[in-house]
Amino acid sequence: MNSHGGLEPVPRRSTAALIADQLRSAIMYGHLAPGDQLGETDLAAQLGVSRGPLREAMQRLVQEGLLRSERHRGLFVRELEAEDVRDIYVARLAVERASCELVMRGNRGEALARLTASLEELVQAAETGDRTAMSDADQAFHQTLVSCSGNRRLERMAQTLLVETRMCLTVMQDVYPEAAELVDEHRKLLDAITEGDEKQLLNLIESHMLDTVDRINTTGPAAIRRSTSAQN
Amino acid sequence: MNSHGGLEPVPRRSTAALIADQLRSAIMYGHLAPGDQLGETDLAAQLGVSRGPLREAMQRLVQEGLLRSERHRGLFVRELEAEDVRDIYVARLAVERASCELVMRGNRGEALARLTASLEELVQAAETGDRTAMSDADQAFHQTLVSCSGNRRLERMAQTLLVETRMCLTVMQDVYPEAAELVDEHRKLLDAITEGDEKQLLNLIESHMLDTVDRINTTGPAAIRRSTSAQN
Amino acid sequence: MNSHGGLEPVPRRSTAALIADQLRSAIMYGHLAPGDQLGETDLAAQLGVSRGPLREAMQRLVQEGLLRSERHRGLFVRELEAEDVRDIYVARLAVERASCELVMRGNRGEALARLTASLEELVQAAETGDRTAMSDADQAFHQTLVSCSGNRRLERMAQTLLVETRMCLTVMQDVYPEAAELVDEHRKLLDAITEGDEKQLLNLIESHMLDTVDRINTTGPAAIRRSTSAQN
Amino acid sequence: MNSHGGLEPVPRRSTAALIADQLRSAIMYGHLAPGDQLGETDLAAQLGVSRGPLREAMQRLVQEGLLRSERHRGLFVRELEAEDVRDIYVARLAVERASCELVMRGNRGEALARLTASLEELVQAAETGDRTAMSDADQAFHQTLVSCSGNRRLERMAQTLLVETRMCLTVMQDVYPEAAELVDEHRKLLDAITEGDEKQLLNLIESHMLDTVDRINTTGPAAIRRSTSAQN
DNA sequence: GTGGTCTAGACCACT
DNA sequence: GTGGTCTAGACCACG
Repeated sequence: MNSHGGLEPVPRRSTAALIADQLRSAIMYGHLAPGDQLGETDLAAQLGVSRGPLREAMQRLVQEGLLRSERHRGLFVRELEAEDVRDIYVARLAVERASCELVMRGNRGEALARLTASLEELVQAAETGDRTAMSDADQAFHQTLVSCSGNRRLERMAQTLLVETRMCLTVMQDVYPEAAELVDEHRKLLDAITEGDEKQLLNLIESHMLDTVDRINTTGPAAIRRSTSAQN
Repeated sequence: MNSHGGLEPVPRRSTAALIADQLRSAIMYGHLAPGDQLGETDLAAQLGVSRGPLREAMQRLVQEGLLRSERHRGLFVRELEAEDVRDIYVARLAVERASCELVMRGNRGEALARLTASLEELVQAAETGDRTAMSDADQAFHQTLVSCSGNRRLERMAQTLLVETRMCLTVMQDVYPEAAELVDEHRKLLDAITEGDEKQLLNLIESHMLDTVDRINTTGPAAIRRSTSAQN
Repeated sequence: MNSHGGLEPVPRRSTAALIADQLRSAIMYGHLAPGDQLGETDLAAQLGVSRGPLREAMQRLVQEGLLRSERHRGLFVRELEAEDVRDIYVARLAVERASCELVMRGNRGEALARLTASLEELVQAAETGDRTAMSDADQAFHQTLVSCSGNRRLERMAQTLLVETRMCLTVMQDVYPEAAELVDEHRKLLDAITEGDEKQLLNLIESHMLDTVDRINTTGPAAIRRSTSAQN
Repeated sequence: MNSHGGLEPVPRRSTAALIADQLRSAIMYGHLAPGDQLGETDLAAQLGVSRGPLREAMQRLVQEGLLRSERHRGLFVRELEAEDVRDIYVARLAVERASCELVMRGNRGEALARLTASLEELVQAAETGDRTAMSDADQAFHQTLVSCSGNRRLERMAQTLLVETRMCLTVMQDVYPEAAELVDEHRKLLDAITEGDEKQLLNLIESHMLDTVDRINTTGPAAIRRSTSAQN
């Protein structure tokens, strides 16, 4: 915090980075829906920037895979097929599994502190019943988990994957688990970290990811689920 | 909030404004103490900016009166005399009294909502006993009050005055009221707004300001207190 | 006065402060009109200074609120909406009301002497019929009034507000009162101070401010006027 | 292949994407070395494009983390610390481990065919002793491995990580293994896939990654290695 | 292409 | 030596 710690460098991010954040946010919350075209004139006006930095920001999202570029047609929000949903969760599993391993062998204390706070947010969101707040807290929990790994590259990968996860959830809201279950699953993850039970933690994170895939698509992903579980 | 509201213009403040905020904060929390010289080379390095924008930011604070300029010597954090303390609170009284009047005749509903939230923060801070948090909440309450007036000029004046108030408090910590009393005084202010009792509100805000002056300096300010009270 | 030969310290104010004064003057007299962009290259050439100090001076005016900064676009003279006019006069009322109170309980003798001189200037200006001279004298009267309060912070606030007042007047010249009325209103203020009638003084200063608002905007502000008057 | 005469859609990728490829290549081969500044005027001239698309391409690489942006200074090739090297290999391990799992449970036949071809390239490069060719073949092998997973997101992550791996190797050439060892390690990976021994494959890929980290930094990472191995 | 913004480096004045 | 001042040059954004 700057509030009590004295003088810190002023945080100055480039305009393109700020715009990219705005766009990522808009995609995440479904304000820009899959398939939507991003008209640069309109967007530039809405964001209060000129087209140059806007185009640069959009290229960032193209690189991330959140936007799709059609030459001489424009840029569109990427549409997710069933196959993508599976890919996303499998990739998340890879990233978060590695993060879990690093957390268990790294600064577990810091992780516990930060994740306990994140869980608290999730509990509060669950109490209000606000689905968006719950999703926000869910996402924040996982972002914190990966952040605790201390591996910047895993963090960057997770950022994009979590936005894509939100895109899935926004479209198919019925697959989102009940509040109680959501809190419970995350609490179990935190418990495993507390107890230092790495094997248990890895099993839980795997279930956490693959159960969702199952919930969304009951054919095929089941196979993935079974075989992947077999590895332990 | 950007979180749920779709696309908003990206907030892009000038570097000088950001630096000014940092410096104001540092002065407010006493990290830059009254009388300290602001070496531009060091500061620029600490803040990660070059001397140009830093100098521009410092000129902003000179204009505000938080810094004092000595030609060819440098810039120093303004030192507050006893006289200044009285001036600050009298000026705050002028600003906040006007704000109170505007609030009572303006959108009282919005004011009630925002101030209730601010009071809640103050209560929580009081519970923890964290003096800095209490001061933060105290300051935020008054900033909100003036903000509810809808008068930008009063807001700008209040900003500087509140920073100066913090400088006073940082130096003379013993004059700060007990947690219970602090909460109580603010709750009374809120009550008066709730009940629409303007006369009562003005009396309270006046006591709130002048009591502090009395607490700091028991001679002279008493006279101010008495005569000013006589106006109603 | 310095002219009688006594050696006084050279008033070596910083270059930025001198430039800021020049700019403030130019804005006040409408030489730099609301909405005008301040091209730094041109201005630097005209003022015979380099861009560095000029930029520092301009940041002072940004802090005062006389200039508006658009990132990567430049600095512009602030444009005043009808809302701003009301805000300015309400803020002036807050500052001058507090000043009046301090004057009545402070060194009333000095105030009488200085304000009598100021009134004399106003009378002379009124006789010539020079509107600019009248505005200058009007402004000087109020600056003196606040200065007599002995409160530096009120003085600083008043300085900016008076410049903004001039901006209003420059734009809408037709609202400025007749010479006779102008002199009369100020004479009444002085009379109330002479007689030590604080209540009367406060009523007069309030009318003095709010009548102008009414004159500029006859719809809505009337309501403000009425309700505000009700406070006494 | 396209050479047999069938008409295929022209791969009309956007200009920004093509430029990004060029830049990525230049960074990978060390033509643009870590710490180098990318002057946009010069680069635009060298690449025969205008600054617009070039800037868009560079923003893609910023997003990937290959470039670092310093506001109002320019863009620089990211410099890799020892910490980064470890992060890169740990992240690669996460991605390639997941890919291995998917390959073993997916179309193993196609993987075998493609990886056998890749290994052959590596053998030939080893025979010539050309270090660049060896690195190219090494990289291609792993790219193929991840590609066989059929997970686009893992592929995208791997792309950046492999470029970063090359940056490491370009800087510290002495850590690169002997030709014979390099071929041997990859042949063992292929063997494990042929035999369908998933457990063995995962052990091998883990050693493949972490041995390199050990080779680069012999202190500390050893601990990482040991504990990570403990997971199986 | 123009102009705003920031950085870097040099010179001068004061302590 | 340090701060005050100015110039040169590059990046950044807008039209």
